[in-house]
Amino acid sequence: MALDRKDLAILAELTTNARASHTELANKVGLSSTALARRQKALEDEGYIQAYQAALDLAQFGLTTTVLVRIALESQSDEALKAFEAEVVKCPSVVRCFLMSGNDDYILIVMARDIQDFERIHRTELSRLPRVARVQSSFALREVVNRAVPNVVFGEAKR
Amino acid sequence: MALDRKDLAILAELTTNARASHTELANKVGLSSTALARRQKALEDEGYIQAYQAALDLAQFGLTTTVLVRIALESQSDEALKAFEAEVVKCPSVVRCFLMSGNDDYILIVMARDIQDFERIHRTELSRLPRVARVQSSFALREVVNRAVPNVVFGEAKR
DNA sequence: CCGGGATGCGCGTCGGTGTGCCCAAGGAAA
DNA sequence: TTTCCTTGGGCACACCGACGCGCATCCCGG
Repeated sequence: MALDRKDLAILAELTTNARASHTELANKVGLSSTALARRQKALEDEGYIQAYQAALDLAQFGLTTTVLVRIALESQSDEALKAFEAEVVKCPSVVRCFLMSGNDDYILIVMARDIQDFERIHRTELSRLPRVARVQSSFALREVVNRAVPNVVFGEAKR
Repeated sequence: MALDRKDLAILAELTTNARASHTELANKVGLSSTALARRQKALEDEGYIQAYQAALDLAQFGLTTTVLVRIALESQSDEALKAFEAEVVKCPSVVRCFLMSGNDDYILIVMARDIQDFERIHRTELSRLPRVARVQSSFALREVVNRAVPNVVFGEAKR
């Protein structure tokens, strides 16, 4: 299935207002509500839209500090990777974890209240991860860009 | 304002089904629809809920490759930072950009179709950024964890 | 000329939403 | 202890709008 400009406009709008009604969306895209309903349903059925989710303001929960953690394991054996990953998914402060190429084996993104809180996280969550050889943390001073979807997806539609 | 367990349950549910109706949510949380409507509106008004947004499946758009890019500038002057940031926000393949402490000045997360596509992005987007001294790219082999909200937020509610 | 795909219009039904009101629980003051 | 007040919850209702259907139309490609 190929997406035309209107499909992309629908997706762009839904990434902002997931609760918009059919008529509301139809006006913005330039379709009738029924045509829009069909397209939206098709986008859902074919998996372009994974879910509709509320975006929480983490700052309201005191989570103002983002930390990037680079982790190297003692061994890259399949067993070591599995053991590490099984535990890292349980860490409640971890929001993302990538298995990486290059020197570092894993890169985590961790949310903390502040630096002191990260010390606690480091002690109670990160240091308990198995098979870890080295942990290196960098603090994010500021977030310059934060998009759920790269603009390249909407490329043609923005015009 | 303090959030009790039911507020957290509402947020946890909305993080999954942003389009759930009042009655639907009320049943899951254990409230009447009117009580739930009040709480949900309060959560919105006080900024706990920033927005309702559709989550797109980037793999459906061919964006299966995640790249972490570490960038050091020639200078850390305020002017250099501003110049760099003004351009990086325009890069359509960049989804996140942090100003970092430590050796690297910025860390970007870039979405690409594949490695060849990243070469193109490197050429047409990244290499055109101003004041850049060094660019170092690492490919994500796999995404182990990807949460919008750290589980620590819902801590007590999960019981 | 014709047929498939997509669009737009109109309509009826259904469900959500918001309001008003009453009730229960908890805390404070007398 | 009693009384008052506040806070939050539930119930009922009515309104409004969304949703999904059927059908006619249009555009394009064959």
